[in-house]
Amino acid sequence: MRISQFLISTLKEVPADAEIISHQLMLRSGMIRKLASGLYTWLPLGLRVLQKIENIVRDEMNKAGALEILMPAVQPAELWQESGRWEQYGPELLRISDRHNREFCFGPTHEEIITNLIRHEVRSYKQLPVNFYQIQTKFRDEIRPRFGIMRAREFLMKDAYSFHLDQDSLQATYEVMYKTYTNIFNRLGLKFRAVIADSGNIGGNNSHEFHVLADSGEDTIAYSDTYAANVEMVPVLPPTEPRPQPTTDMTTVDTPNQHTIEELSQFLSISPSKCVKTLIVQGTESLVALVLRGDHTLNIVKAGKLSQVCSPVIFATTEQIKDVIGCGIGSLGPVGLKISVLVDNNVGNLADFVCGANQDGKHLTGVNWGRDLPEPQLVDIRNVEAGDVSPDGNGKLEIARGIEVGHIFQLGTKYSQAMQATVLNESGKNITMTMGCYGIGVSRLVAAAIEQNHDQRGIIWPTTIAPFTVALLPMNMHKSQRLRQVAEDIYAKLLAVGIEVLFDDRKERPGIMFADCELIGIPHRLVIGERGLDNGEVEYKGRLDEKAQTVPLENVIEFIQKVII
RNA sequence: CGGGGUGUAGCGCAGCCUGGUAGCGCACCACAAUGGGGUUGUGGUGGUCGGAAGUUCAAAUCUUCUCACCCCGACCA
Repeated sequence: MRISQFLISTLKEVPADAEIISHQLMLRSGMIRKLASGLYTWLPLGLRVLQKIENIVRDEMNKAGALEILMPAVQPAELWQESGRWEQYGPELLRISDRHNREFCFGPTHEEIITNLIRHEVRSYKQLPVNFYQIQTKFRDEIRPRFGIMRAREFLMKDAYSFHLDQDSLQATYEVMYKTYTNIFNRLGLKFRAVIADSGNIGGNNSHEFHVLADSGEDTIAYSDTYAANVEMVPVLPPTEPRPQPTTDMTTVDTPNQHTIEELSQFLSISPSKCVKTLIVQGTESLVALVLRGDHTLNIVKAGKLSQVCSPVIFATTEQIKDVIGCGIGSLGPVGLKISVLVDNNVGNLADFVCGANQDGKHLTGVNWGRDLPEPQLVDIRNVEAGDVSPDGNGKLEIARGIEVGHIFQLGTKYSQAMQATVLNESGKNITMTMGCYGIGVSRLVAAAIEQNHDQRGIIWPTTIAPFTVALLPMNMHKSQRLRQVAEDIYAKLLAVGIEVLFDDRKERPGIMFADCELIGIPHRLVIGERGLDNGEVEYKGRLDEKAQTVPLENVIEFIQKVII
């Protein structure tokens, strides 16, 4: 491609609303432009990357025996009503009506549509198992789209759905998909990790997420040598050591204006781990108090799974707390509470701890279970932390940030049952099909790849998804007929051997060419200059190389062919 | 949804408090010099100052309403 016939619109300055590096670089390199909140246009450069990723995904899915289809983005409400999700899904589902006032939605996912298709198309167990996928635009009306393409409202997703006679067959396909995803992310050149995951509102049981590792990731994952899971899923093993004996009496102390654990622990000169915090949430009947150690944090997903607690977790308002308990937030504690109190395992073995007195400006010290308040009802509601024992009992956990780019689920019969998707088995009996589903955030992968591969100068594309493989930069071509001829010759030869070249035939100064080339992140760079030509040489530099090297003019094509592998 | 903030040229911003001909840098166009790391000079193109209503002789500036976008949002108990 000649730049003169392409669109390279790079920016020197960072647009003010871009926070994370991938968003900044995608705007600066001219890959995307924003249309409205969470809606982006892909410019030619960005689209090339997106399509490369798409093609790798497609290739691996095909290899795994999945069949590509394409379903409508707009879906009739009836199918969602049939599965029950028209009510459940909430405001993230973009609902629209047509001219006859028939209700539709713009699909955030396609379980209903595929299940409807398969229940009509597949009648016999002999046709199973099947696995269909599509690469298609989804819309989810996020509360707060951010980070550019990373969390957009409209995005490109690969979604696959498999249908089976039984769980064993599903398990087999699930494992094939796990392996396929591993192959895909390896081919994309990304550092990633598969983790045990919560299945959220898609439904089903067994589930893994695939995370690209990056500090800017919105998810936290915990892992050891033999275990990896999304933090929201990780159980904390109960403490093994027994609770110490009380050594002091319970005392009420004045703690004016001490609201946070940090303030309180400094004010009383004690460790936050000796303080206890009490969070009030909506319960299924009345309010419920959740009690955690001061240095621990609440795991909302685990808390939401407790039978006494509303799911998803809703925190009580300041007014509710005032009404029911009679004090402001910042002075709450489990002693003498009239509502249900659920206590994290790690608080259960504290002695002589500090907590709010349920009176403004007062806290209690020297509090002990079984003496000052009843023995606690113990639950597991805190987030794991680095250094905690792995749930499989094998070593200690480490914590990392990740960007969720893939998610595989075993759905079971959630949709097939609701929508009566059955086949006849060998003995002529109707069997509800068992389903799996498998998603990859194709557009998100573009941003994730940049988060993991960039430097001060710009993007560093993994070779397999780079928009171009080689940049050809002639220095001051307009001034030298000889140089022009050599450049045109190399360009034609590289094209002839099937290499994607970006030929900078603009009348720009070298500095601009170098800067653009590095910002755009093209992995290999050839520079042609008068000086080199005098010696029959051109210059090569890989995007990650410290220094350039010279290559004899006659060997350039062979050299590039070797180096790009 | 709640809180905070921002809307002035494609991008980054100043001007607003104290009303009086709409500015700067980058980008873009032309010419010239320069020519291996975002060069320099000269001259240009481009804006209903987010929108509406109001106050005023006069509104980017003051008032009210409205829209869009950005950030934060319950571990503070």
